[in-house]
Amino acid sequence: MNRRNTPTKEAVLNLLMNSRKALSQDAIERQLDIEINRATIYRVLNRFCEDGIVHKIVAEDGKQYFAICKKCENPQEVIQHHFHFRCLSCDTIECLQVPVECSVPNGYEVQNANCVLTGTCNDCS
Amino acid sequence: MNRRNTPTKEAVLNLLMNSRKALSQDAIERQLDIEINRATIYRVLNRFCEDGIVHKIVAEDGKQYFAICKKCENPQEVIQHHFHFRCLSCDTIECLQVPVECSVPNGYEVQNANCVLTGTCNDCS
DNA sequence: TATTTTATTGCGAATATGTTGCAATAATAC
DNA sequence: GTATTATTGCAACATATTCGCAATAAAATA
Repeated sequence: MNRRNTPTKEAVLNLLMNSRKALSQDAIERQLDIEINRATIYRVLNRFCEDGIVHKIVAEDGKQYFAICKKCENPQEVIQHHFHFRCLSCDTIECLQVPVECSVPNGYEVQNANCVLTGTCNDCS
Repeated sequence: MNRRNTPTKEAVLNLLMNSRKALSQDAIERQLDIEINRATIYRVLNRFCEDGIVHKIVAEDGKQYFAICKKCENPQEVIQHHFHFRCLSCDTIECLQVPVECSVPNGYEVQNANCVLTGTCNDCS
């Protein structure tokens, strides 16, 4: 299944790359200049996830948020699981440069992590 | 708004107390002997959350799961934010006795944490 | 005990998020 | 330029959660 370049993919990717935040489907739809169908946005985002370009966070509100994968100060570094911060005041989600280090009990095997802290961010405090 | 004791509340609370896992609304509905309306279960659970008897976890599947608050070896100890583990094999969520310790950047204030690790639990590995 | 107050419940409908099938479109390979 | 098939838009679907409202039933009161 070869990928094709389309205006849609490009627009979504640009938006994510220029955003300091993780974005939900509806935020993306709102912020885009061009009009893109809801289902298409989800499909584009899920494809980005499959390709490892983007990662998905599920917040306390049960919604999916998407963020570009390499945004740390050290872009070469392989992205590992990190904490996310959701500001209740400005209602945004961002990646923290804090890796999730958690010792699980014996016999447990961690494949993925979805960690979101909620509160007030620096801009809003 | 005073609380009243009802068979419904009691049944849900007993179920949660006897369960080693965090339960979703539909799991609760399935496991209950008596029949309770969906909306009612949600309302009971949300009231428990308000009262601090139960805490809510939102998993990667976007669903809400509920667990009794004091289940650690040290029941007197005030419950702090802890990790949860979701086993993809047996599809259950449980509280880990691992506190979430995360140093957030200056100016950030953490009010809540929703941390779920996914993978294979001890029973299934 | 009988009556009143109002928290709780059940029902149906509404809302929201995310996915899927299908036909039409368009990017890429030839 | 033509063929192949990934991508898109649309509508419909699935599921989770909430809400309004009338009926019920705990708890308080007389």
